[in-house]
Amino acid sequence: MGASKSESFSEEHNEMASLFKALSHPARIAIVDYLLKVDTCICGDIVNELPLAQPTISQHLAALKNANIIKGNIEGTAICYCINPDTIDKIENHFGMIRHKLKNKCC
Amino acid sequence: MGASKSESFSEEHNEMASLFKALSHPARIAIVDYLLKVDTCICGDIVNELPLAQPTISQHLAALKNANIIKGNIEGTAICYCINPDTIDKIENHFGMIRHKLKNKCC
DNA sequence: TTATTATATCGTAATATTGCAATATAATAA
DNA sequence: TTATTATATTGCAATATTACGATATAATAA
Repeated sequence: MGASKSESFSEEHNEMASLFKALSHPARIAIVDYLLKVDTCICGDIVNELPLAQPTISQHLAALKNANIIKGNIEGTAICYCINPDTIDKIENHFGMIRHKLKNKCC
Repeated sequence: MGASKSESFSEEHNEMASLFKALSHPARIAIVDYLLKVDTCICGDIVNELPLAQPTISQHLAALKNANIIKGNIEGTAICYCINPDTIDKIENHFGMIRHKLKNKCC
């Protein structure tokens, strides 16, 4: 054993878990934060911004892109990444649901 | 290598990443969902609800409790777990910040 | 064409997570 | 006291993640 028994859980639960997993590393939080800070969409400056090697940043970007948290647009030789607001919405809605269900409950 | 270089990132980034990591497994999402569904705080019924062994559930509960996403109250022999609304607030605020920074941006 | 630049992929080592059987602990019940 | 019940911990195997050097790919520039 050791593998996550994802088949045992609902698609919705797996999907939310995947989104959170994509955000479960400080480097990826920092990348999202950086993309929010810079006005224009940015590509490889992230490598200069964070203390990680280029292949490592590339991996983290792929994880974020795979989860649809960021989008990448090819611009000549470079690739400009930016936040995908639709996925932010999806996560916000999840917490909206939680907030709604939490109403009138305590323990 | 292989260990996450968490020392290289800000406390805030590490804290958010830890919260998301606690939510990055479908079983833990399912536990949160279940705690939201039942009216009263529940303890070991989660073991009957999910297709995982008792020690595994206990581990997942510990992960959620460690991240302050749930609280546990001792009631006799049992322990009643429930959602910690303060941590839900913290995560919601994070996305509120993202939403705010996303205003007037596109790529 | 041959650089150059930007990013992705491969291969691999270090570490972390997941899951469970077995066992321990802790509180009540008999 | 000795069960019983509920939960936690230990130990370990299987798998996943993280990080990076080396290398590959892809687009432009000279």
